[in-house]
Amino acid sequence: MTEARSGRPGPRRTLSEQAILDAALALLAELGAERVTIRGLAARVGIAPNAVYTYFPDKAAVLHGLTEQLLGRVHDTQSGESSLPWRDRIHALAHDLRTDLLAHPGSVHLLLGDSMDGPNARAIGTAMLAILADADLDPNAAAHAAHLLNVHILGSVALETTDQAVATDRFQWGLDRLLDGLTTYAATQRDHPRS
Amino acid sequence: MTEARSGRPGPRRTLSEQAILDAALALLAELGAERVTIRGLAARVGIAPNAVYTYFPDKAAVLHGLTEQLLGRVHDTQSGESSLPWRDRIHALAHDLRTDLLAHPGSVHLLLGDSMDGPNARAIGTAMLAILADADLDPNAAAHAAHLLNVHILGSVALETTDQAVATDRFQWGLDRLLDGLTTYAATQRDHPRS
DNA sequence: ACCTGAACACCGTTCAAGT
DNA sequence: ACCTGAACACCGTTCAAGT
Repeated sequence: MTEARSGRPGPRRTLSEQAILDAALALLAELGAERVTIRGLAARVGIAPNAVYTYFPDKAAVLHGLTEQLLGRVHDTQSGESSLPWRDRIHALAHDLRTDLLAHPGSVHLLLGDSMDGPNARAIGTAMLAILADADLDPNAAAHAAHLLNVHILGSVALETTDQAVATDRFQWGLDRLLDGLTTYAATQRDHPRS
Repeated sequence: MTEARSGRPGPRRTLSEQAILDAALALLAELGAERVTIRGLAARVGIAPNAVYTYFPDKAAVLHGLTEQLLGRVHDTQSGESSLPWRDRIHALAHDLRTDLLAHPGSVHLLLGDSMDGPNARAIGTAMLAILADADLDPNAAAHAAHLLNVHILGSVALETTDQAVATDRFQWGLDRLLDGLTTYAATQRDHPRS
């Protein structure tokens, strides 16, 4: 939305939107979500707080860009591996997403407070749909299933306690129940194609 | 934790913790979660902002009490109805919880930011476990299943968009896949009791 | 015990002004 | 276009003081 016009640079192009988002990601990783603030961001890149509004219309736009950064990392992590069965691929994708969210304290709440409609969010969504296409689900069910997986991943991380071991156990157990449910659905669809 | 000692009332017991929580709930229902603030609370009950700290140690404690209020409402809504099959009872409980959360804008994020270990939270948890006891799940699986349901309900509401119709559709579809997965698990447990 | 006024250390955001 | 200083309207929380 906020494109940097390079027709005339101004006094000196000291910064870019990307530089601010990099600072936001660093702030998030180092200090947690509640500390990524306009003023803290400005201080880190060396400008006055209100100068941030030259690059982004408001804080929500910055956070939207930040969640995109976050989701981009996940999408880079899991590229190929299309030879494995679909359940294993879902497991891998879910695990990657969860791990990345846990590495950035409070990032789940950032995602949950965001629209998550950026290009990287869509990329992950289509990656899920591509995997689910191998699960014998019709397009409508696949879309529902992709959303269901998002709910499980984000919801699990958001409800996570300090005990990492039992949290991981719960996450995997729930994911398997969920995938079992999808398998059951695919089977009934195969038997009764138009009910 | 913060008990009101009645050994000597002070100048005049003008307020109570409950009065503040009532104000918090009203503020939540009328203006949304981001507007339930210490200062707004104080203004509504007619005291100075810092006087709130006579009743609660900090804002987190107020929000904890508020989520308890919220969960108490749900628990009152669904009391009996133990004659129905367990799937229907889970459906009813999940529906009640979701409806109540949707009625209070932003309340999900309040719950997700809270420990949810108060008496009303536990009451809902044990209510879930009681229902799941009829689903042929061993105690460990039942505990996992209760958490899985919480993740689905809270996660679904947190990811909800403006389109109420498709949101409800997605919620119910996912819940059914999930319950199918639990049913499958119960069946395999019945066949292989100690694997 | 309960309440107040004043203050501290923060927020996001806007405005007028400079280059 | 990009940046600044100053200000506005907020926060949560603490402190000293009054009853």
